[in-house]
Amino acid sequence: MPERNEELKRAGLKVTLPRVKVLDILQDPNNQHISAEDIYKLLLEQHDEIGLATVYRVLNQFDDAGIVTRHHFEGGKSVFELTHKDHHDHLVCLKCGKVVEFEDDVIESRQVDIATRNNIKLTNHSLYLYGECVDEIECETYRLEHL
Amino acid sequence: MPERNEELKRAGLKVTLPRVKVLDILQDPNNQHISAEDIYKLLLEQHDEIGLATVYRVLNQFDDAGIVTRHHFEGGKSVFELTHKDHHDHLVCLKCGKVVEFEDDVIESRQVDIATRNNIKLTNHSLYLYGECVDEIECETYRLEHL
DNA sequence: GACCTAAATGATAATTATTTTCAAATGGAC
DNA sequence: GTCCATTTGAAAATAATTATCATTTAGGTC
Ligand SMILES: [Mn+2]
Ligand SMILES: [Mn+2]
Ligand SMILES: [Zn+2]
Ligand SMILES: [Zn+2]
Repeated sequence: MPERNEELKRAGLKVTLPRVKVLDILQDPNNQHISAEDIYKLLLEQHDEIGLATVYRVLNQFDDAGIVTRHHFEGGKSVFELTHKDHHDHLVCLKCGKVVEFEDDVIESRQVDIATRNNIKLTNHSLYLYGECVDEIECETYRLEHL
Repeated sequence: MPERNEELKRAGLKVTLPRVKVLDILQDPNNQHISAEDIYKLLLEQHDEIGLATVYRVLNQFDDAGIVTRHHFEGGKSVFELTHKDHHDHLVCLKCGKVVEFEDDVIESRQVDIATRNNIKLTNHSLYLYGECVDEIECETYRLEHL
């Protein structure tokens, strides 16, 4: 009955406890752009004893089904986010880890032009901007609050 | 005396056989965007018995010194290229592995704007475009010729 | 050129992120 | 409830990269 169970069924996946729990974690706005390891830790904290291998497996299945999108931020593990939003790219502060989502139609359309001009059909792209918060206090505050 | 030795000295690195050989391989236009493993294989082929760990070490030193730039193309190991060109980004065919370099001033300046607007000072970015060659024959030919 | 020492190397072990294996558990169709 | 294909957990395997450490070497000094 819950919407999330429907989503699993639509993807041809049985409604199992690990899949439901992982999906719940991903749906929490607190957990945008979260790694498999961090999902695993949250599960332990809430006493859902789900194996790390299962977390990875479930995330890969979600990725295949288009339920989540995988990102490779600089120098780390993969992070995942639900695919329910419009396409967007990411701006990351390398000091505090803050992630800002953005969308830029001009950049998007130029990418297509560049590919076309080179006789390649664009299928996807990855764009990550890295920097440092201008407001150092805000940066440090954010860093401390997020592990 | 050779220019490449000067480059090593400028970087504060002793002129050693592994560093010279790796630099030579990187300077070969045939080897743009090459992985540590592939450099290691080329060294073996030309009977320079240099350890893989040393190749990685040397590449990291070159990276620190700004001699090479490291890239993380989708789904693979890191690849390296000499840093002597202007800044550019990459368009990759996922079928044949062809890499096209491009530069787009509009995209570049928009990136800065986006960061600024979000109160972050942009330090670097990574932009990779992925697609498939429109000309399938050319794509297949390229694929076969490159391993 | 021989000598010296800090720096560099190679072999191997260690690490990190992720995937595979496989026996045991379970979701859901009947 | 029964049954079986699917899923799971634990542990081993893999892949890329880094760390360790005994041995070698680059390059300054005499
Ligand atoms: Mn996002
Ligand atoms: Mn390049
Ligand atoms: Zn910050
Ligand atoms: Zn191609």
